[in-house]
Amino acid sequence: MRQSTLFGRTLREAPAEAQTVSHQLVLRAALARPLATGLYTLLPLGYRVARKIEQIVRDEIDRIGGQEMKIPIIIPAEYMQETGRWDALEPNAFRTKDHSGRDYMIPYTHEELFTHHARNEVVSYRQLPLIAYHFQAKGRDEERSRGGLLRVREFVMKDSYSYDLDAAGMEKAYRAHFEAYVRIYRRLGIRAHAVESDTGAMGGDVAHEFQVLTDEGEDTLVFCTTCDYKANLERATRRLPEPAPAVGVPAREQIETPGLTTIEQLQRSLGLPASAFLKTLLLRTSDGKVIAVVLPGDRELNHAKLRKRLGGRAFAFASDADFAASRTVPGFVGPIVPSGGLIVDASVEPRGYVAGANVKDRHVKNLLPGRDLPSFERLDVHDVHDGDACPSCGGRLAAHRGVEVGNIFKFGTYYSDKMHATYLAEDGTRKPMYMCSYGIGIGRNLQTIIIENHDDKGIVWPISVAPFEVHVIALPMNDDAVRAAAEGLVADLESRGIEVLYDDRNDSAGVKFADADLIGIPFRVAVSRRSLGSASVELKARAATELELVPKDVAAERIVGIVHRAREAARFS
RNA sequence: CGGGGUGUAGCGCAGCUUGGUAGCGCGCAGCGUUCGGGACGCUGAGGUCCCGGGUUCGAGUCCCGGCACCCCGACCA
Repeated sequence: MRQSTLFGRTLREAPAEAQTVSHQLVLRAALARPLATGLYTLLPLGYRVARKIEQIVRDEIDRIGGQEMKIPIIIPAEYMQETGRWDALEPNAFRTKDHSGRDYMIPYTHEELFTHHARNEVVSYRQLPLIAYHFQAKGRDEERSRGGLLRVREFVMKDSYSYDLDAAGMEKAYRAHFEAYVRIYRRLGIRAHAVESDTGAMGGDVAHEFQVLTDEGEDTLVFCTTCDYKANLERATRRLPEPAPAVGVPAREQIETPGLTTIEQLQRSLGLPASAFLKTLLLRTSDGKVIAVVLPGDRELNHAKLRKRLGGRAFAFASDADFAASRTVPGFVGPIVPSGGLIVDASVEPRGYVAGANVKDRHVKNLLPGRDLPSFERLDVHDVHDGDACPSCGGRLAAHRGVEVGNIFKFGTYYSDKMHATYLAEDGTRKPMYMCSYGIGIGRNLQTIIIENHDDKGIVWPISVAPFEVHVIALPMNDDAVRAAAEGLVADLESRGIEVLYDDRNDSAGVKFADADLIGIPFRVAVSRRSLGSASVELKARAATELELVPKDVAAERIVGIVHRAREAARFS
């Protein structure tokens, strides 16, 4: 490929919209261009990388028996209606109608569609197990896309789906995918950690996310510093300290707290730590109930956990009318039992607390949960903090930021039941298929590879996904001998199956070297007047600092050998 | 959807306070000189100053209303 004809220009300066390094590099290296919020066009360089990522994913999913197919990018509503996800609010979906008014969606995931085909094609136990997958665009009308390709509204995902006879078969398929993902990330050159995750809008119960640790990430994760416990904050729990037995807590009594509506104000005024207080949140659920949630003053409500405990119902803060109906006052809410019930977080201890009195400018002290609280449900709905105790071993938990580069969900018969995906078993009975689904976002992985593989000059692509393998630079282009030598080398390398980007532009050495560093092709070969003076070319690995002079006559041979070794190392690393 | 910020040439920005011929750097085109780490000279092209309305003799600048984008919070590959 001649660089002079490459579609897409590198940028000296990053557009102001790009705030993170990886986003800036995606734009500066001419990998992608924004088309609208959360919509990106992949330029030829970026598309070459995306195809290589896809090929690695394909290779590994095929290896565990996956069969690639393709479901349309736009689907009729009826399949999503079968599971109720047509009406689900999260995530926001792109919807449209056809000429006759029929509803369609650009689906945000394809469980229903694969399951539909599975129930039609699979009639007998003899046809299971099955793994099918495709690479297809997903539509998610995110309210806020950000970070370049990390979070967009339309993206290609490899999503695979396994269908099995029973739970044991499903476990096997899940484990096979887990191991395939480990191999995929290793080949992509990123360090992904499998963490326990919440299943969110996907349904089902067990799930893992593959997370790459980086400050550019938007997920919060907690890892145990002692054992291998790793979990998304949305799911993470902690070992609660042994509560001290409550003895001699005096009877509760009201205290005057004029204008003190926040824990912070109360702390300052009463000189007590945040943990000495209880805070009560009044929430309205999507089915119209009002619930109260009691947490220690030093803990935050974990929305994902609460939502799961509520059976997936959404919730929002209560309205003024809800406060009035529940006979309490904003800022002075204490434990009460509204229409939807009272939930007390598991970390609330059996000791005396200060809590709201449900009366303006009043709190109560010496409120002892077991003694003074009305009937309640005790659930774990609080956020875990950095430094908390590991639920598994009691060690210290540490918080990290991460990018989710893939996930795997174990659904069991969740979708099969709703969609009547059954098979005829050996004993003549009809049984539901056991299902899992597994996703990897291609664009997000592309940018995450950059996060993990760059320096202050640009990208340092792993050879497994690099847009080209060798970057040949002619210096200067107007020297006939240089040009002839460079073009001879390029032709030689290409004829031996090496992917070469040839910088034939009539630019200065500085421009060419800077662009080579920016684009980050693994091996750079400079053919110059100077190098030809010693009948050689200069070879430099992007990741290395040292140069090597290679005799011109054996250059192609040597470079082919080096590239082949690098390819092999990347495949089996 | 809440809070903050920004919209001026392909990119980065100044000009707006105090209304009066739209600027700078990079990039781009032509010619010449250069040629190993973002070269130099000369010449040149390129703008509905986000959109709409208002005030004014006159609006990039002031006022009102939209829209878009970015960042921070609630949701997910």
